[in-house]
Amino acid sequence: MKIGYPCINRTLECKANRTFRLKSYSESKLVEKVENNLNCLDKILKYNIKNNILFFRITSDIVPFASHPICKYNWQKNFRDKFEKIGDVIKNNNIRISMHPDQFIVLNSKNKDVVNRSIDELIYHTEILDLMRLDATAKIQLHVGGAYDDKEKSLDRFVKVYNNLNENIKKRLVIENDDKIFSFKHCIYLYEKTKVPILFDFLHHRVFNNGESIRKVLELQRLTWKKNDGLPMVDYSLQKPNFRPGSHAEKINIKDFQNFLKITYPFDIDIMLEIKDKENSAIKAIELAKKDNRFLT
DNA sequence: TCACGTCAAGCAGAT
DNA sequence: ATCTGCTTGACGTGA
Repeated sequence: MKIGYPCINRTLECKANRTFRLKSYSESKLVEKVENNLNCLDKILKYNIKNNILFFRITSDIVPFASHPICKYNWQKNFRDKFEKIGDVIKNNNIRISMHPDQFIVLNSKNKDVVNRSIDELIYHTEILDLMRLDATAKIQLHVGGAYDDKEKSLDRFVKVYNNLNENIKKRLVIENDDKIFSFKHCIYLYEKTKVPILFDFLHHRVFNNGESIRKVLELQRLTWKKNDGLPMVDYSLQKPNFRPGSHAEKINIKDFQNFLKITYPFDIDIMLEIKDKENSAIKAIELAKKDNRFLT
């Protein structure tokens, strides 16, 4: 079991998601931002290692506009060494990595351009992880997409597009249940058609489910991850009181997390804490897991 | 230095 | 029709 947090560290001064406006695009600006982002990613990883945080989601903003036609710069070649060095830090310290392309990536869109641009984004995410020379345990997590008032057709479109993706993408892509359109059950349907592993989002499931117990979900989920995929990943969050269902809490709630550890026992999973105060909650969660005698490696 | 309008991209649901 | 949220607020112009 590993426990981690996504994208941003609130203790360190630097940010690995610096970007800029398309209007002010220039190659020098791109280079400046990528340099900043990679240096900061390196600092965050070292902070995490010091604090025994061995799971981290890398922001999609590492290389701004990477999949946009405006970008002609060969960042893959020119930053290869830096990517490799960061990859070495990750591998030498046995860190688990994920990425989460944002909401604009819709593989089952009815619009062919959207699908093509989405695939370009997946290629970009894949390139980042490949440049770091990470194995297939480094995952790219994606929601299934839009429903367009006909979920069955949407799911079938997803299957068709997925089957035509190249193996480099497929070996990293996992799908996640969302909080209003495609539940865990829909993900199982897609797994049966495509063998795509399922990343289980605990809060989304609380908001939108088909009555399955957590134990049942974890049993099913485990079957969707092959040995090469590493431990199943689970996103954990907590409802922010008095906000719309699914909104993320500001900080960890000890009782709720202890309960989560209890109901997920004895499944060995890697837990991504989607909580606003990031590394602070991760550090607390790791302490709680240790107290609970969970095996943290 | 700071306020604040705006930012590459899709979709659903609320207002 | 327009706004908001989503994994995450930050950019950058103008005063």
